[in-house]
Amino acid sequence: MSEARWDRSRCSVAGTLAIVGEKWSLLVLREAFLGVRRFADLQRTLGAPRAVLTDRLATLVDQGLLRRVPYQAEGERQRHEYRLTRKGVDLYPALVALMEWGDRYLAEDGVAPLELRHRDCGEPVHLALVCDGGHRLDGAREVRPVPHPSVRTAEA
Amino acid sequence: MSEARWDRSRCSVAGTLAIVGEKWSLLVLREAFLGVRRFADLQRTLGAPRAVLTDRLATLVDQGLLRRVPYQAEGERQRHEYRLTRKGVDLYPALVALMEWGDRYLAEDGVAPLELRHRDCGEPVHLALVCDGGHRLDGAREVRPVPHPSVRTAEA
DNA sequence: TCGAGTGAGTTCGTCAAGCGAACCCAGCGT
DNA sequence: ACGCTGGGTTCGCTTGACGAACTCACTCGA
Repeated sequence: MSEARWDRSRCSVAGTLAIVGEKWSLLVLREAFLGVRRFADLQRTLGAPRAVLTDRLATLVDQGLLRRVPYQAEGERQRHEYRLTRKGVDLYPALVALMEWGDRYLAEDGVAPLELRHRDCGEPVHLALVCDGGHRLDGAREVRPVPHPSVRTAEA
Repeated sequence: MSEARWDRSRCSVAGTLAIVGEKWSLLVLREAFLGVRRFADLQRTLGAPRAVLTDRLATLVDQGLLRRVPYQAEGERQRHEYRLTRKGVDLYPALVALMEWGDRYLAEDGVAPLELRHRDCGEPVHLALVCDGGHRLDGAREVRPVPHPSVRTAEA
């Protein structure tokens, strides 16, 4: 259990969840990755309450995962759309990971509702754990977590 | 926007979040990956309210991500500990993804609090997007999402 | 110029979920 | 018999999610 002794308070998982862990946040990002950018479209595809959606968009914007970009459809007044920033795009692997798990364990007929393909070669895409030594790992068992020295807590 | 037209109701991301998206669930799993198995240890390292923790553990158990295993420390009565099942272990990439994002954007001094190393070769481990053609992708832009035919919605 | 329509957002009342503290209960050692 | 301890429940309170109704800014057609 010694491996468990490190400071959780600055854990990156917790930190990330503090930003995108509220209800709907990750689903908003999913839609963003699918190209949905307008409030009304988000509201319709997600079915989230308007007030919640407003709030989630606001926090995603001021956390820098989305940015509001003005646009003007013809015959309409100027509005804003929400676009992924680099910071937002970088959450893609997390969404893919959640999706792959769902595909494996939740898909009804073993058929994934949405498939990801390499834009260049058309082959299916998935996540892999790799190391700098060039090995491809098979799962969590092959990983050893190492707390950074500066954040080890004192042993009891 | 055509790419956005598919049935969200069976989206794997949403499905997965329905299981592990509540507060604390993913953090419980993080602890599990670090080897924490007992209720009291979870409660202490997480700081979650007991009632919530009880509830999260119960749902994780009956969703099959954890299993209760009886154990008996000497001089104590028999108790249960919570261990990851295969289904639970398979969520590892999702946690790693969240962690990597947090390491990149949240780490104070650019120093990740916890490092993952390959147990065999000791090299740092990370997630990568790869395709069956053997290419390593650089991010979401190189991916094309393809709704499975059976779940396309009718065009409006 | 007026009035209806629409996208985006706020407000409101209700209901569910998270919270800390207190309480409970089984089985162990003394 | 008693108290301790790990795991869990109960309780009141606060926070958050919810859907419906309301607002506001702007465009269009009349």
